[in-house]
Amino acid sequence: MSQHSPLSRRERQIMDILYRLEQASAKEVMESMDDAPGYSSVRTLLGKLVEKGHVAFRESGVRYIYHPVVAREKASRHALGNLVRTFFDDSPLMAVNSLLDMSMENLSDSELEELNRMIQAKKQARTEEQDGEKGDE
Amino acid sequence: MSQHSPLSRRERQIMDILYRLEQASAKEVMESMDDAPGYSSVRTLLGKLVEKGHVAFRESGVRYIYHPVVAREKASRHALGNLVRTFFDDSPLMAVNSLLDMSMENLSDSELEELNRMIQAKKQARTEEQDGEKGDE
DNA sequence: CTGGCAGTGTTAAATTATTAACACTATGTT
DNA sequence: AACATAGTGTTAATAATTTAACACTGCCAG
Repeated sequence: MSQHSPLSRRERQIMDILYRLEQASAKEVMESMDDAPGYSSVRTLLGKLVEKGHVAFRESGVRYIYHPVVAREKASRHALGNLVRTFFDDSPLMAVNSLLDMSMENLSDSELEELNRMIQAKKQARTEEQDGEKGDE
Repeated sequence: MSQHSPLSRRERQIMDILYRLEQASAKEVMESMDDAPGYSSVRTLLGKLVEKGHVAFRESGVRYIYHPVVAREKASRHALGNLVRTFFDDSPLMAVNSLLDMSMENLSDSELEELNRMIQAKKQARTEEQDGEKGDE
């Protein structure tokens, strides 16, 4: 019951927009597509996504605001996992490496240092966690 | 001339397999799909991908070995970029964070330390690079 | 109160994608 | 030589996607 059905191109495009914007009305979705079809078509797609359980909406006054059903973070992990599997031989570190390479220009020294601290913290947390367990492996 | 045409689901599936395996014969591609269609269909798809310029092949003796036209690394950067844009507000650091979180269990301390060293090295390299150039952006 | 916007549901037509059959070629093995 | 394997090209039927029209509802602003 995990994965409903494979998304078509348009459906995926709309899901991406919803993840990017977190939420959006049909009109906003349409405006976020550079090759948008008509309003009616966007609504049909949105309706299909709701039917399939990928998208939900809440009423905000008179209009409907759509949002993904699966939380952004969960979806992002899934997507990252796939990507690592496809392009990085299942090695997250290689992915991190690539990610850093492609964004070095936009990262400040202090951000990099913070990243180092982050890694230390994670290492620490992990060690403490294993402390309370058997040395399984 | 950058993007040819949007890939269909099957086409994307095959591209992913080719990136994962680096290269493969039609038969290997077929065997890598858990919901594979017939051999004939796989070849048709492969042919379409060749036509569209996404895939090329070389002859290895009697058989053809297919491989993606765009190098794995380049494609991976593209995919990472999209993912970061969609799920991490364009912040590579957030993506790195998530990547580390989801794989902490599988990373050894020494790997993490190596990552730290890697970051230092990158920082260093970046600094030196800017050193030798004019502030020409 | 009337027009327009934003929504609903249904339906249909056109386009793409998917699958695969058929006929044929070349090579390496038994 | 004959067969199996792996390729080629063409063609076609089916399935899915995509687009959008049509009819109708409710609300808000002018």
